[in-house]
Amino acid sequence: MSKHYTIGQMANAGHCKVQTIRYYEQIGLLPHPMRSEGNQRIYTQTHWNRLGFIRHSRELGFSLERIREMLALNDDPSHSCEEVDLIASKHLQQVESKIKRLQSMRDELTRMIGRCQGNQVADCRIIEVLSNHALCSVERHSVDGDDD
Amino acid sequence: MSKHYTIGQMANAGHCKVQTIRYYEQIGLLPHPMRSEGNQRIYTQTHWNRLGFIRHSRELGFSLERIREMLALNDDPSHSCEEVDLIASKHLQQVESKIKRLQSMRDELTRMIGRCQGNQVADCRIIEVLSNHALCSVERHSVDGDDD
DNA sequence: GTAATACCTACAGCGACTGTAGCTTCAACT
DNA sequence: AGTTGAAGCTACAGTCGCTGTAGGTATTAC
Repeated sequence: MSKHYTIGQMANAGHCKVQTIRYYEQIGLLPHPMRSEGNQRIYTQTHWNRLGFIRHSRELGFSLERIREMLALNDDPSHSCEEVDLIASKHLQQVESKIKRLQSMRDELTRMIGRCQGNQVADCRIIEVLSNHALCSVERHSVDGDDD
Repeated sequence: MSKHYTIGQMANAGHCKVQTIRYYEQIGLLPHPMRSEGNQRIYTQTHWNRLGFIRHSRELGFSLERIREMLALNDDPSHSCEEVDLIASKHLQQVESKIKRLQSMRDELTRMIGRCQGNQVADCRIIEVLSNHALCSVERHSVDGDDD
C-alpha cells in the first residue's frame, strides 16, 4: 500500500544530490532505510517527510545540529513548543545580524566603487580603501563563516 | 630605521589569530618574512600593509582568491583600475543577492514564529511549516555556503 | 543482448580558518 | 644567574555541509 522511493527520487524531491542524502544517513539525520535485493536503498513516506523537513530547514538557514534538535523535539509530539520556538528565535536573530553585516559591507562597497574613476591602480580608490581601514566606514566585526 | 613586528603584533593589528597569519604565509598570500636568530618571524612595514589589505578585504567579504587577484593588480601600479573595479562590482552583486536571500529567510522565520502559540509540538506552527514547504512563502534557492 | 543510466562503497577535497600536542625562545623578575 | 610564564615554533587533525572521484554492481529501456 505505502509508497516506496529510490534515492534518486528523494534527491529530486529534496532538491539536493544523491550524495547529500547518503551523507544525512551517515551522520544519523535520516534513519537507515531498507535495502532491495540488489542492495539499493528503499525509502518510505516517513523518510520522504523527514527529508522534506531537513531540506526546508536548510533553506531557512538552520544548521544540521539545530535541525537534529528540532527533529528530536518533533519526534515527541506531546512536547511543549517552547524549545522549538527558542531555536527558531535564536536563528532569526542570527539571520538578522547577518543581514546587518552584509548591508554595511554593501554600503561600503558601493561607496568604494562609486568613487573609482577607472584610472591606474596607483590612484584607485578601491585599492586605497582596501589598503587603509581608516578610510572605511564599516565597523570592524569578526570574520567568520556563516551558512547560506 | 624601518620598523619590525612580531607575529603577535601583526595578529593584534589585523584582528586575527597568529595561526591565521601563518596560514596566509603558507598559501602564499603573505610573503615569507625574515627570521630572527631564534627562528622567529620578523615582519616589515610591507608585510604590515599587506596584512591590512587582506584583513580589510576579508571584512568586506572578499574571498582569499579575489584578494590574491587584487593584490597582484595592486603590485602593478601602472595597471588599469578596471579589473579591480570588476572584481569589486561582482562581489557587490553577490553581497546583494545574499542580502535578499537572508531577507526572505528572515520574513519566513518571522511569520512562522509569530504564528506559534506555544502549545504542544503536535500543533506547532513552526514544525508544521518546516514539515511542509507548501506552507512557506520562501522561494526555493540553492543551499550553499557563503562567506561572512 | 547491449547500452545507458542509476545505484553502491570508500575516501579525498573545498574554504578559511581553528585547535592541539609537543617543543623552543624570549622577556621580566628575583 | 635562575626561574617562570608568555609567546613563538612545526606539523597535523578537525570544523561544516556538502561535493567529487574512482571503481565497481544493478536496473531499465530498447
